[in-house]
Amino acid sequence: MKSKRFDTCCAMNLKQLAESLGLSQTTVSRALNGYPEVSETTRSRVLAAAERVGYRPNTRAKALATGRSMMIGHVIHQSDRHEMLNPIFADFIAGASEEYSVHGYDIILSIAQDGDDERVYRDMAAKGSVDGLILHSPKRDEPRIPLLQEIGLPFVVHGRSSDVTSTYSFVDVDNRRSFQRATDFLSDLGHSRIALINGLEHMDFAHRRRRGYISALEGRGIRPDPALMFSGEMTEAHGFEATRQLLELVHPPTAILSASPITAFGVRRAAESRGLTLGSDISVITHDDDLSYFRNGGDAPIFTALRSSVRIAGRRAAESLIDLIDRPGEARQTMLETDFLIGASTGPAPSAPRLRKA
Amino acid sequence: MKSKRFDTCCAMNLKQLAESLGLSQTTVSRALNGYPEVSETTRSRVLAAAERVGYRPNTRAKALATGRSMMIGHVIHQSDRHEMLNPIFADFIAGASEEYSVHGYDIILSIAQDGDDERVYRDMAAKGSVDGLILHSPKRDEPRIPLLQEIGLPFVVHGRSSDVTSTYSFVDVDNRRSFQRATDFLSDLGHSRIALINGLEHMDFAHRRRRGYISALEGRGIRPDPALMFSGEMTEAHGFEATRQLLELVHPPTAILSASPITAFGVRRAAESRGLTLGSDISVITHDDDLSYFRNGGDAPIFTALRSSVRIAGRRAAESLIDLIDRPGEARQTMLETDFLIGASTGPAPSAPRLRKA
DNA sequence: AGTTCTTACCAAAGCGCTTTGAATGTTGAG
DNA sequence: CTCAACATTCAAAGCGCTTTGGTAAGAACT
Repeated sequence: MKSKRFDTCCAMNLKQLAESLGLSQTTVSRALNGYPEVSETTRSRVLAAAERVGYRPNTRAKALATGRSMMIGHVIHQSDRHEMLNPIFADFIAGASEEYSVHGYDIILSIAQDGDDERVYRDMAAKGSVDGLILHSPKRDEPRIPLLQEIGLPFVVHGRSSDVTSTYSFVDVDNRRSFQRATDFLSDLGHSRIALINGLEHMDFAHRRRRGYISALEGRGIRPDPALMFSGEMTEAHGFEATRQLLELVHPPTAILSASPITAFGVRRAAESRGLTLGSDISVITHDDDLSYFRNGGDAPIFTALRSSVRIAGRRAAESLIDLIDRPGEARQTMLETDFLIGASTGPAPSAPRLRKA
Repeated sequence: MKSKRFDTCCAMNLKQLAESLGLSQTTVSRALNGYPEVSETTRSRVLAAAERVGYRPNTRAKALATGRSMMIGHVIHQSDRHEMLNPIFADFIAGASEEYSVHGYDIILSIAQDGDDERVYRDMAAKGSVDGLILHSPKRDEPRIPLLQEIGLPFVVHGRSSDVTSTYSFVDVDNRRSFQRATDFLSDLGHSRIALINGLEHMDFAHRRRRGYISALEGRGIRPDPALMFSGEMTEAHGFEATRQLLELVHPPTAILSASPITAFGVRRAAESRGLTLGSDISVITHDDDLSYFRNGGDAPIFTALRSSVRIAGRRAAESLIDLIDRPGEARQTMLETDFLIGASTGPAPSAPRLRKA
């Protein structure tokens, strides 16, 4: 079997291109890659010919020769097929990809099943399939961080990991401050019973949000009430169910902090099904990752929201990673600001909470 | 610069492994790849040693030598940064990935900007970076299909393209029949003014759904009313706005068909803000891709829905593609069934539509 | 005893590229 | 006119793997 399964020669290769020009491979390669030791006349001849025949160097060969794969790995974890697949991911990738493409990188996507984690990362390193990677959805104590440091592959974390003490590169939003601010805002409006419908709190971002919420309450001398704190997957159903339970309390909250716009839709549904109006009977603030397919209204936001674009986070993470690959060294750490958008879903605390109207 | 930017030798390579065993590269390679011309004793020695040192063949080298990259390309298109990034994608990929990993394939993800399409595909082919690819979100007349056929790269379409006459591989849901069935179901319940809040109709799936809707109406002798047909991005806001307009009609619909659960949430919000109850005052059926992060209720679905798991579609597409790469030949075409789940959002047409209650 | 088959291994070529080190022709200084 | 310096170009080695086309040793058959 002299010719491989496929004739690999469908597209012209360097050797053929060189022959067709009566030049050596060396010269053609140098001309294409912008090395100085090529005369300008030859270079333009080469470039023209390459353009004409649509020559693209074979990535695998190039990667093998240079030792760089020009690939970035994105590993997304999936505990089991019933747990939600992070919807954040699509937007993050879109942002990162803009940056990658400028620098000639491509994305390798890998879905790790539970327990598979370590193997996936070690394999990527050993097989040399990526030059660096992005670590998504860090937990409070994220074992993948020391793992990657040991392996020695450049990486940037989207988020942080509170219980990891070593220094690493990350791009994160100041979730703590953001939720503290939102809680303060509600307090200033006279709310004192403020509920939190959080994401899963083993995730670092959710843990930080809760800390922000609690420290704001404590700053006002309010004792956090466990009955007002929920934690779960950020689904519409979870927002609905938590709110339903909250509204059945003897002392229901007058304000709710929601971790995601999807959850917030559930909150609204529960509130409205009780005949409550958002912004007057009950106030709602949500975190909003500014997902492209789930916009919080148009120009006038439906929800008062802490907005931080995941897409921009993706781009910044990509920048840091590429920089880290090119110039290894100290960690690149980026904190992103959240915008605080005042929408129609918040207002002063009602003097006499109007509940169980229905 | 004799040693490349990075010492590539962090992980052991075949040569070193062979030396350490006192064997030739050939034998070790054969032992690892399960060729018969190796004695069982040697093979087990080799496997043990490989396991011990954590040997993983370098993908790039292997790809170069075999002519197969063991990569599948997923190109997702993005017209501009304001258009929504397909949320379907995450689930589809999760399904496909399960199949890929069994066969040793990895995913290369590429986001094509507008106008960039052709270049992205041609580049992938010329650079030899993938063995095949999945075509997402086909339009009614999808130019990428003839393009890929011309390029000669194996591909499977997720969906179909009505205006393309050539034969190609695909995995699709019978959208037409599905929406026809839903419309018939509503008719049987006595509804005659049935609205459609569809996706963007240059997308093939949306176009097919509309055809199903229309042919059901015509089968009942009902003339389709343009005032009852909406088309747009499948956002919550679109569902809300369309429903708001529908409910202001002189002859408002008594039932609504929605293209996505996200849209359906908007429909519900608009209906409920008018004081209408789903299932009694107005019926709603939605298509549901069974996205993991957006479940339609738990055991008892909120919406009556046409459910078809995108994740399963992903897996089937992956199967077809791998099969197509291994044994090129006639097209692999798969039609998936939708489940029709009866939820609480549908009921008999109200005899005297109860509208403008508020 | 010689011949053929098998079995178990190996050296070397090749995948398409980059990069080293050397060779050629051209120019300028001595 | 010679020699060094420079500008261009090239042949060949090497990246880590697979695969071809062997060889050597023993078993099996004449």
